[in-house]
Amino acid sequence: MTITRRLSYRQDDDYDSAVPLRLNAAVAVDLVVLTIWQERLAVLLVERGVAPYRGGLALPGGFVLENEDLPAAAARELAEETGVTVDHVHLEQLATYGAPKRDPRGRVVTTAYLALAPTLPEPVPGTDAAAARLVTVTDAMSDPTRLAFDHRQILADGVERARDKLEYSPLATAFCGNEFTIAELRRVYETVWDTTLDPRNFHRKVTSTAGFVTPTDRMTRQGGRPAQLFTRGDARLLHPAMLRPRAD
Amino acid sequence: MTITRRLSYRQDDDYDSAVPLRLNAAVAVDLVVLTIWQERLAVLLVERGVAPYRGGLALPGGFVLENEDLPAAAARELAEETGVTVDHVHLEQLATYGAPKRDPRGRVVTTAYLALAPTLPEPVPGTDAAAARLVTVTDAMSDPTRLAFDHRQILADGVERARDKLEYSPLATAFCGNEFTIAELRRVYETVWDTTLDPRNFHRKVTSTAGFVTPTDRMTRQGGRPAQLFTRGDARLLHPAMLRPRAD
DNA sequence: CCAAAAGTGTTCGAGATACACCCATGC
DNA sequence: GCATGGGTGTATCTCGAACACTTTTGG
Repeated sequence: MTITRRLSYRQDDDYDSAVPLRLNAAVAVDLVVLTIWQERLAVLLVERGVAPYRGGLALPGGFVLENEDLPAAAARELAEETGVTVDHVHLEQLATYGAPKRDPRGRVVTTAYLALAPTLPEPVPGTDAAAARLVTVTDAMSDPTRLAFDHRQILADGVERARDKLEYSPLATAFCGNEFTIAELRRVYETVWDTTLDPRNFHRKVTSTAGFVTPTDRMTRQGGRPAQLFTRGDARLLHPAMLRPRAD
Repeated sequence: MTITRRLSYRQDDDYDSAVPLRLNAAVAVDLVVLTIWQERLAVLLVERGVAPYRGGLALPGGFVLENEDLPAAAARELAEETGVTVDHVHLEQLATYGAPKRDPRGRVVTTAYLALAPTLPEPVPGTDAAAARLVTVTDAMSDPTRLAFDHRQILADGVERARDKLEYSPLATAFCGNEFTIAELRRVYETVWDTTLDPRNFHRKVTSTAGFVTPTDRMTRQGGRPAQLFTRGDARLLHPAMLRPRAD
């Protein structure tokens, strides 16, 4: 199925006389997959094997298929690049980028998705995931030319979104495994926000915020005193929010 | 310029063998223009003169042009539909919708933009704006079939975004004129949130939150005691936030 | 018994809430 | 002088910030 020149749309039929101007573009999805790696916030990147930006790093992504919805395309790319199914990963739409020259080969409109994942499984050789690797966000952002296309901007937007969402949503648990301790959860906040938090106040706040985490009767067994294990709660919004320390 | 079958993209050159599946779609922008009208939250809608959904209501919007960026397309549509230039209106990207069957005529991917405007000027006859009219959000959402395409969902997303943003950003001022009183600003919050707020506490909170509003030395002259006029401040985020009353 | 990590109690201050009154104009 | 709408003061409570000690395991 293709869109014909005669396709009309809403009120603006007056555009029919200027049809050559109407945009028909390739549609892609790109993924900002964030995870905690080596105690740092890291992003999944692929090394480009072909021009343009050959040898450079890029966000994983690809074209949307006919008869495929955008969220489905994002989930498919995620599975292809990481081998991880959507069930274990938080996936949400981030933003859409469509500047005319953002891809030197032609007009491509891309919708970026933000994924937050626990530590990822090792790349599987022979799959797309083999080309993928983790890079700390600091490294990825250090050089303005490190990332291909406008992916530096997309990554910046994704990181900012993630930082904001930790405040008012229970999304930090998406970085943890199925069961986690309060201290692990705290280290997620500290890593993503790049601050330190008071362990005492953090513990009280998390356990007293309804629906954030659910206690289990299991405990950890390593190091010092055993810690209680928790699972994700059912809240979608935190009341009260976990306020991020602000530089005043 | 068109995207050829041979166009390659990142790692997934393996798709070249499956090129017929790759999506090439029309790209559109749609606008959720919210304003305060008759003491209610209202949205700008256009009546469709052509099939499909002929006679139904739809969000204003149209196709992106070749060599046009998405924000530029949104600004252009806004000017065409309302006669208002972007300077006086807050405009931000909302989300992108690309379900295969969302437009019965073919594959159209649309990026929705959210606009918050002070009371709009009267529609200008002979322009696109003549077809536009304001409808309260309550009315627009009342009947699931009232809006064409997936515009009911887009509107719902836009209203939710606006409600959230009033909490932690100074965006409520976008609904006011250049100069406004604290009481006017309070009525914006009350209208968008559909609650009532304590005038005393509201006044103190707004005037003590740094960068929210800037006092002028002008006053209103009507009715009772003259009220001081304010202009928008320069803050982009509110500290502390204006917390919305929650139903517990 | 000592190291390592987890969990708890208390105080203090800022901000949210609730409520009653005085102020400045038009008529 | 009264109706209309604007602005201020004060008490109380909840929540976030700061801070020191006890608990439970492994070796």
